Amino acid sequence: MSFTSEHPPVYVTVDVVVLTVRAGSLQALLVRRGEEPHQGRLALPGGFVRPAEDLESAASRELWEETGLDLGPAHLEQLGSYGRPDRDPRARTVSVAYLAILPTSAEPTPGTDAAEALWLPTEQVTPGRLAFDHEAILSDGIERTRAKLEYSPLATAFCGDEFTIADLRQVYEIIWGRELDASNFHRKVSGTNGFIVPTERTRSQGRGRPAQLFTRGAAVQLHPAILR
Amino acid sequence: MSFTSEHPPVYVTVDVVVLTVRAGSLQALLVRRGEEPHQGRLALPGGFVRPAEDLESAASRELWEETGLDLGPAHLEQLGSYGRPDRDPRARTVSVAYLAILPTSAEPTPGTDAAEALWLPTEQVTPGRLAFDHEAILSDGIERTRAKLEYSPLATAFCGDEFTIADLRQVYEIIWGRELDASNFHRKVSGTNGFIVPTERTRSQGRGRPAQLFTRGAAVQLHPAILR
DNA sequence: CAAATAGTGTCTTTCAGACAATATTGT
DNA sequence: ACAATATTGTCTGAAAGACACTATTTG
Repeated sequence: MSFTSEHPPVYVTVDVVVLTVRAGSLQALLVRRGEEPHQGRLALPGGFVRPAEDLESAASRELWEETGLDLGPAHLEQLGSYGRPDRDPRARTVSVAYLAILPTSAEPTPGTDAAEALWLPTEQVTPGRLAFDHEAILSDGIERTRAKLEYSPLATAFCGDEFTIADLRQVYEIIWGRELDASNFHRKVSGTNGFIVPTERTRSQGRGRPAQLFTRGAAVQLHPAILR
Repeated sequence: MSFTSEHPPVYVTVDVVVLTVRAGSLQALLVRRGEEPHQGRLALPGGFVRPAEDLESAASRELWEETGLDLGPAHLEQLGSYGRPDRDPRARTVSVAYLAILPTSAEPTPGTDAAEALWLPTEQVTPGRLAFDHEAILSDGIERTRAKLEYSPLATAFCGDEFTIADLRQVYEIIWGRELDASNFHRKVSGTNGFIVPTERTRSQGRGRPAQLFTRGAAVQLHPAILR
């Protein structure tokens, strides 16, 4: 390959699908666009990759700049790249999309590049509501999340540092959109090596027996998996 | 986001990890580079994305131009993007990598951009033998393939249109690097709905009972999975 | 005590793995 | 007949799903 005028350069951006579980629904972090095209529409946080910057660093930086949210040790993985020639009317752009998971407590604050930053329940993302091809990117992020709950400990990334098995079950129920048997879920989760680590502490939900608190285990893959 | 000189453009390429099973090993399709940098080293087939071209089309086109292999209906999926700022000494490049699977019969012929095109057993890909970061990309492609054999019918993409259960088992054994019990494999594969479809025909391996021939089924996910 | 939530036990079915047994071919 | 490969059957253990039951708290 050669770098000649035969090969015009391309604008490369990163966009981040940030998901959390709150108020009983799966919610996505979105910003309101302050510029054309799609001014006033909602979009995924994201922006241009800088010359000497890694893709993952760019995703983390743009998220912080636009929403004030610091990923820190939170889950961040590459989702895929989106490069349909007509995806941006201004120029040829390729967007490298990332998927991030945050616990319920994270609160965005609008940044410099965006007029507004908010959590929106994913079921309220209707066709045409998001700018560019961000609806497809978000869908892919949600589908990836659904699949990874089965064989990875990703669900713990939606919880705080300490969580109950009921907290974890609610994450699965909301993301998979169906109820799970509490007793079978308890047995499976506590029997999967390295998934969760018991602490000495408990948490009371008001009435009812207090639940034991757990922290994330070291496992990267779940054996056996928590099948959908 | 805005298109100003603050956002220098980037060169976007596609690289393709093409895998096949032949001569008892998992082999990758590689081309010998005719130009600097890394002249004479082996590399993944790939090249620049054209202005009005989809990423997937670019992958398919570059593969054909450099190796003469036509993917046609063969398996092709996006693997991920690689954009470390120092991955190409000439300029900032981001490569969108694809994973393709071909049956044993495919034979490459060197194309215009490459001096040579060949199948190389993946165990012969030693550190430093490939150009750029292609070794990491290849590793990711192999790991993706290993994982997808479990829950998708990807293994059939390594076989011809008609194949025996022993053919399919050999694909699993070679890619996973361990032997599988032939009788249990037979029961699982033929019991997984939509994985393989029996034909009326059989094939004889010389001595021994002839094996029934099958074609690919319509399933996209395997239920139950063929666990590693 | 009643209600509510957490957690355990039991039973049935499905499936994986080990391995025996049968089927069908070439030599 | 014998060797080789394909295919089916049998047994055991792990794990899933349904659901009864026990445990521990608040009102």
